[in-house]
Amino acid sequence: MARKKNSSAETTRPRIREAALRLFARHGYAAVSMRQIATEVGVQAGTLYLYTADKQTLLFDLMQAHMQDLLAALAALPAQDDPLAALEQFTRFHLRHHRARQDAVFISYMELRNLEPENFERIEAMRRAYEAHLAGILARGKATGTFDLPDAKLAAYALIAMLTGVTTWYREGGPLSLARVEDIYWDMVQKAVGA
Amino acid sequence: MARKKNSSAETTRPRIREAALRLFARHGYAAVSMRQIATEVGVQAGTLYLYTADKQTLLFDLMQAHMQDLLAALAALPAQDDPLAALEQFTRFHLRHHRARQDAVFISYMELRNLEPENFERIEAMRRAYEAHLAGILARGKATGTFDLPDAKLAAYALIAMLTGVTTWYREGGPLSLARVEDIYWDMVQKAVGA
DNA sequence: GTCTATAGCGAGATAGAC
DNA sequence: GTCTATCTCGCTATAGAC
Repeated sequence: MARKKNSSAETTRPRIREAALRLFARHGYAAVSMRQIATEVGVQAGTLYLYTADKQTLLFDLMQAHMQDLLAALAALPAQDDPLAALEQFTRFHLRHHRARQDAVFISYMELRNLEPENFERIEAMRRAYEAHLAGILARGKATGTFDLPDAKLAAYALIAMLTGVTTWYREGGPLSLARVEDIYWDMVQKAVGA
Repeated sequence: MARKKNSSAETTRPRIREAALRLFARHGYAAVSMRQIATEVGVQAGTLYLYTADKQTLLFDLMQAHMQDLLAALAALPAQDDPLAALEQFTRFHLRHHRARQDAVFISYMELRNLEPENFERIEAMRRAYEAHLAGILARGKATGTFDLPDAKLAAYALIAMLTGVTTWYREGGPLSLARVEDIYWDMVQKAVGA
């Protein structure tokens, strides 16, 4: 008897994605059951399969959406001829974007190993494209003498790791404002590349 | 009395730890079954419980051993009065130590969320002690004017994230030797703190 | 579109033979 | 010290009612 009428499929889909994102980030993909996700959304476990083929596809869709979002936001930034300006723009963009999406960032790094090979390759390719963008800025700056660094690609890895690390310790309401954190990181980035 | 022990018992314990470390790092704690670990070792699942109380304890023991190993190795380094020398020593030590223990490093960061609260606190305390060591070097260097940085604690977070990142991309047999990678990172670290 | 119910499986952990 | 056998539980995914 008593089944929920009047529920909107329009809102159930995003609610499933939000619940899965939060739970996967908090406990890990393998540790979260479809039942937990359903409970969080307020539906029965079987209902989830109206919206996703299976658990793996749900994970992949979350990661793919995150990476597409990231690359689209990067592409939407205004072009910068000056390597130093481009690096500052990238630094601040990366910090802001990642900080605002801690759960998705965490999952997209952490759950790579839980993707089936084909899905893994597709996500990895997008991640490489993002890294290549920064490496390109650094290589240009190195060529023009704006930067002084031994290896542009390695520096790109190092800087991205440094910047992404902010998601592991920064908490809203702490002693430092996000703007201040941005300035401090930009100061270190700038120096690290010998600008 | 001194009844002679079965010879394989001496080797089974470390073999369990090695198998668990490798499998947890590769697939994640929650995704690995006790049966898989047992198969890897070449024993039956029930045999594992001769060596560990349960799966959670096995994870905690691996992480605790890793952190104790890290702190002991850090404490064994020769004292350095000069902040710059201390920073270089720390940088090279961190890279070498983490690079040689990729699986344990990965687990100790990734599986924190799968620890029960009490176990989590104990591991976190050791991680904070390690961070505090670097923050101390930076604060001393800032006080003496050797370094130019806005925030020693934040810089410690940033540098550790940057250095630990090497474990995600460095592969033996790649184009760069570990010594070369060390030199490149040390170059960036040095510049980043305004030395 | 969501529910109840369940099939089918594999998990963690334990008991007792050898 | 290790094995076989098993208990009990919770999981993913599906079927069919409403």
